[in-house]
Amino acid sequence: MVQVMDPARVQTRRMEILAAASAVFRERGFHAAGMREIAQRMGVAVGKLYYYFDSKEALLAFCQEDCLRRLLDMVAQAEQSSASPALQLQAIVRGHVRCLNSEVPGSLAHLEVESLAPADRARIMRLRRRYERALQGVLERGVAAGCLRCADLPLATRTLLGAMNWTVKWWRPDGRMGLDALADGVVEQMLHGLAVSRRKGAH
Amino acid sequence: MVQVMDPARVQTRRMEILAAASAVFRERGFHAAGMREIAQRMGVAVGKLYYYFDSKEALLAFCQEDCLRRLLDMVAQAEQSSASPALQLQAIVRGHVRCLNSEVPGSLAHLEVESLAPADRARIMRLRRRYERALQGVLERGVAAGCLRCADLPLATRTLLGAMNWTVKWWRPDGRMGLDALADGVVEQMLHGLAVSRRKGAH
DNA sequence: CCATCACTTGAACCATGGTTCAGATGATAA
DNA sequence: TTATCATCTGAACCATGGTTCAAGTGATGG
Repeated sequence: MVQVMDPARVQTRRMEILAAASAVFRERGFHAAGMREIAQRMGVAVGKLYYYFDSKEALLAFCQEDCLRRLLDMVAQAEQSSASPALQLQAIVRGHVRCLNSEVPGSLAHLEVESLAPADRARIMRLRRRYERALQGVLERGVAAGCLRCADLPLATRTLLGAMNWTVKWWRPDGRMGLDALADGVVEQMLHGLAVSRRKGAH
Repeated sequence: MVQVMDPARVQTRRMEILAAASAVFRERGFHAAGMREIAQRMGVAVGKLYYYFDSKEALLAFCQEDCLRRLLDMVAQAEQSSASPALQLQAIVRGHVRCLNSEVPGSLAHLEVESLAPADRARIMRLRRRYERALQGVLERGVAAGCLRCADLPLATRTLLGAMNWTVKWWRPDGRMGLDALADGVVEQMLHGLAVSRRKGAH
């Protein structure tokens, strides 16, 4: 062994590739993105990508996994804070839209699950469910604490997820509002709703 | 002219193709869907698809356009009813999730805009914006009428759109809830929110 | 009948783009 | 200096799948 197979160095290379891939995936969409284009963006040859990843699908899987772990870390951190559930929710929504929309590697990960190889899909879906459950747990504790209410917890979770995930389809960095303002607006709407009248069955 | 080029017949054929294409697009996603598979689903040859459509992209464009026109009709109908804005909103959400999730042709249209040919994209985007504006108009009139409130109209519209569009990612016909129940749940949450406490700046 | 033409067929064509691999590079230990 | 091995290169390979088109079918008007 003349040269070390430094795992840290490998990890670094993988993250660099991830960053470029993530950017191209975001701009072109997964299918339209080409391996050549990702390589070109980094100023390297295509072969390098295949030295660190088995396939394009593996690259996508790594991309999604990284993002989901980031999200899970974020929600865990929010959970263990002493803030009220409503404030925890705000922190989570901020973290979520930032994670999906910022330039950092791993964004856009949620979408495009269909394109994953079956082998990876199971693992990703498990992480995804874990994140959704965590999110639902925050709502649930809010209800238990008496400061939130909702008739259908899973539905509420998915509605929230939809609102957050959809932002990647329209939000642009050069738009009129920043990510935090966006997140705060979503939270405000989600918490207090659009109706002026008192809610009907407020038992 | 020995045989008539019956426009109605042509339209029928196009709609039949649309139905099959829409189904396959939904199951596999646009890129993974193959023209051969669409043809096979109908029990015809691939060539037939190209007799009625210029390309796969044109097929997608037709698919999206059909769905958007359906949505626009639906929202127009809701608008000219004498129901309260809140009830109009309910009707629209019901119509929207039904349109996106039911088996009828044209569903799943909103997503995959990236895959459109530039020529079609402009037309589709125009329809899309028109629909979003119509939706926003309903909210706006609700605010004007004093039964709705919202700090950021465009943001509210997009949040709602996100919640509705996201349903195609998780709702399944064999699940526990029907489409109308789903829609009603979304409306309830959107109108009255998740918070128990009085809203803060309720001027 | 026959000619015409809308409509349909499906095998063949071909561009795209993911993937491979034989060879170059260069750092390190001996 | 030299051998070795991780790392990287990029041209070539090849499967996939959108697209074409020459030929078939059958209804219709003459």
